[in-house]
Amino acid sequence: MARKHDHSSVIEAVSAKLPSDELLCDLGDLFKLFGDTTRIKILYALFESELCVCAIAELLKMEQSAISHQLRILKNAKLINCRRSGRTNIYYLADDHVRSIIEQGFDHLTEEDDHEEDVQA
Amino acid sequence: MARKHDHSSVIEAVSAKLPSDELLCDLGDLFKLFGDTTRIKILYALFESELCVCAIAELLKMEQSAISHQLRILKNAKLINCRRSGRTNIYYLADDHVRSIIEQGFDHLTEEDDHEEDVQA
DNA sequence: TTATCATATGAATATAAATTCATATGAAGG
DNA sequence: CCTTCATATGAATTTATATTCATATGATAA
Repeated sequence: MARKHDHSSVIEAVSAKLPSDELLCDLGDLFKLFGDTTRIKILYALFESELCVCAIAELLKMEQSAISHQLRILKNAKLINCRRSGRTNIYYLADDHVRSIIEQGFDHLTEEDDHEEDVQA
Repeated sequence: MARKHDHSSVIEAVSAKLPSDELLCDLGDLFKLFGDTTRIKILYALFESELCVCAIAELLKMEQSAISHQLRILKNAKLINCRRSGRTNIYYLADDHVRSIIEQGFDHLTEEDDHEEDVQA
C-alpha cells in the first residue's frame, strides 16, 4: 500500500485500536454541542437554575428566536429538557454528566492559564 | 427592564454566577477543537502512538493537506506538538489532559447508549 | 372569541469552518 | 547542484452552522 515512506505496521496497529467511525462521529457531534458560546452560556445558566426562554434571552442579551433554536438543538441532543408552566416553557438540565464534561474543559483551561502565567517571571 | 414577564431577580442571581464572557468563549473554542471528526480521529490515533503526517493521512484516508491544516489547528491550541526526524514531522500529544476530556465525552455517549438499549425490551 | 403573551419554526441570510488545489519550503540523497 | 520526498501554506471552494426575520402555534386572560 505505502509506496515511498512505509509505516503500514504502525498504521495497522493504531487502526486496530480506533473506535468505530460511527462512535467517533457521535463523539464529534457531542463536543460540537459545547463548541458554541451561546450554547455554553445557556448550559452554564441552567447549571444555576431552570429558566424560561425569555429569561435566557434576556440574560444573554440575544433574540428569543436565536435562543429557541439553540434550545432545540440541546434538547434534541438530550442535554436539556423542558416542561410547560402556563404559557412559558421552562428548560432544565437533563443530566448532570453535562456539568462534569464542561468542568473538565474548564479545568484544562485554568491549568493552561497557570502555565502561561509562570512564563513571565 | 423586563416589561411583560418578569424574572429580573433570577436573571441577576444567575448572571452573578456566570464566568466571564472571555472564559466562556475560550471554553467554546476548546470544545470546538473536539467537535470535528477529523480532529477527533487524529487525537485518538495519537493516543496510541506518535505519528508522522503521511501516516495519519493514510490512516484516515484523507489528503495530506487536509491533515496538515488540522494538525496546525491542534498545534496552535497546544493539544499536540511535533518534532522533526529527518524529513518527516512527527506529531504527538502535548498533554494527557486531552485524553481525559475526550474520555469523559466517550463515557457520556456509552451511558446514553445503554439507556437507549433498555428501551427495546 | 378575540387579543396578547411566550415560544417555536421555516426560510433567508450571514458567517465560519473544512477541504481541495496549486504551489512553496526545506531536508536528504545522488 | 538538482531531484525527490515530506510537509506546509495561501487562496478558492464547498459545506456547515448560527442568527435574523417574518410568521405560526398554543395557552391564557379579558
